[in-house]
Amino acid sequence: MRGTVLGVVATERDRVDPGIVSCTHCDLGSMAFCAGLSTQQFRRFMSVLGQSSFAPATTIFREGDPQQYLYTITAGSVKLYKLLSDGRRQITSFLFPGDFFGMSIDDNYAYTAESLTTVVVCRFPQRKLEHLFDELPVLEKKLLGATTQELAAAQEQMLLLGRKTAREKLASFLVMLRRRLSERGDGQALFFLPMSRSDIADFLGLTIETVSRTLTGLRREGLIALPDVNHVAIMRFDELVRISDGA
Amino acid sequence: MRGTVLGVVATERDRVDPGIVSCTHCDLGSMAFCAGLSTQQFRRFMSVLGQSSFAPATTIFREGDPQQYLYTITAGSVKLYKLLSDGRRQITSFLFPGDFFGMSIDDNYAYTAESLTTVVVCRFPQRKLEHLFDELPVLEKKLLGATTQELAAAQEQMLLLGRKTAREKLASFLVMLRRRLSERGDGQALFFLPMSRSDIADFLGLTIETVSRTLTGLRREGLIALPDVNHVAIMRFDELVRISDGA
DNA sequence: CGTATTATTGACCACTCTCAAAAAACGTGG
DNA sequence: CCACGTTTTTTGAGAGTGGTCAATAATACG
Repeated sequence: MRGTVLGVVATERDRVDPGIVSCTHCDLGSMAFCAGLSTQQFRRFMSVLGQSSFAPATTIFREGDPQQYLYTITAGSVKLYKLLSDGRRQITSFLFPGDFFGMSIDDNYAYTAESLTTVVVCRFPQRKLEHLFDELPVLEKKLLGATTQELAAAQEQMLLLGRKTAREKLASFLVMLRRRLSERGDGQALFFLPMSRSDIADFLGLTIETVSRTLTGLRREGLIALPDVNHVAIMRFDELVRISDGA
Repeated sequence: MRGTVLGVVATERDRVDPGIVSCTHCDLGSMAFCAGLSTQQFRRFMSVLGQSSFAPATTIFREGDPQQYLYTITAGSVKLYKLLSDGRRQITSFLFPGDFFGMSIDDNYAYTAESLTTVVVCRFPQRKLEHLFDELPVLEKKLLGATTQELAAAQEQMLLLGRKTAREKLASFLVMLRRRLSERGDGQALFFLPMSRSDIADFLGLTIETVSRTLTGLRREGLIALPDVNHVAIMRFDELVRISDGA
């Protein structure tokens, strides 16, 4: 099971020649930042773009680092997190192909970005992006749309963190993941979990023990199956949705 | 004390003639959406803008309502919240003059907006705004900046909700309020709390009892003073900051 | 295969919640 | 302006969800 998954990741890595700009590997379609650009606009777009690839568990940038690039994911997944001084951690997002990260208001990143799997990104230097937006306002509109969507997801997550029980949090998490993967073309009941129990705990405001216990509970009730530690199958999706809404 | 505050609110209400476009009451300066526009651009700006005023505790729109307007506050404060089906509530933001609300990705608002005090807003019909952005791209940049800032605040709030203790939450809340009011020109140690204990609880993911007990604790330690239920004075700001960072 | 890391399970505990009552603040009408 | 009823806030006692500490099991990796 795990071999298959690693195989997919390895394939994605192999398809990319790091440092060489090539969009043939990118199957984002209408989700891509560059979608809908004319040939000439696309050429301009490519002139400011850099591509790079990161191995699993690589820190892409740290909270407080000077902001240099805006990133968009073409393959793999990423986590964003913030820390308290004593090491307590809150993961604010798990990101998938098509998602943006690296936006900043002042000149420093407000969170740390770390790869979960092998990740391929397109990278835009902040300064050049300003000019690009003036020439291609449609790109700025896309970024505004993506940021607005991220904000809506953040508000949903605040509701989860502030007001849901452990059981409701896990149900919401699985439903959310399922939906995000569906948007990206994976509609199977069984799916890959790129993050550890510790990551899930730090995303939901729980401990790993509570995550483990609660997943076991959902499995015992027949709502989900856990074929191995990095896969979940949702057996009763509607029931999970009902639980996640607090019903 | 309270008379003074109500006096201010009443004055603001009196300065505005609802339905009549008048910017003389708006002292937002560089914070205003329209700041930096030329006379001609400003005329165009005003042609799509509507103004309105809301009494305290008025629902401006509800979660799920069709999205019609983008709002920016010129006076007063607003809370945004989401509900679970059984009535549990999470307040996602308290908003002050200069803040935006009403953005949406699909065609419905993702949260409810309710006034805390008497509120005066500028209002932009979504359809007209699209055209306005094409003519005045600087406005779209401002909205993107404001949305990015809101997202950063939301991520900070996720850290609070998921990983901070009740004491750290209250300290963070007071520090955050203090800073936001300072940005808006109020630098006094003593300030007005426009929200109830219940609102604070639903913002911090606590119960009103815990909010009350924790505030009493901070008062007993001499970190804050509570002259009346709607005012706080921060006595030891640096110590509150230290607590809020989890130190 | 052996070691290190991660996940699960168990027993116990504490922070915050719930339920309840008292106190304070607010609003209204006389 | 005060008396009254209502709402909000504070304070107290007890309980529960999820956390802590610890041991075992499973998995990853050299």
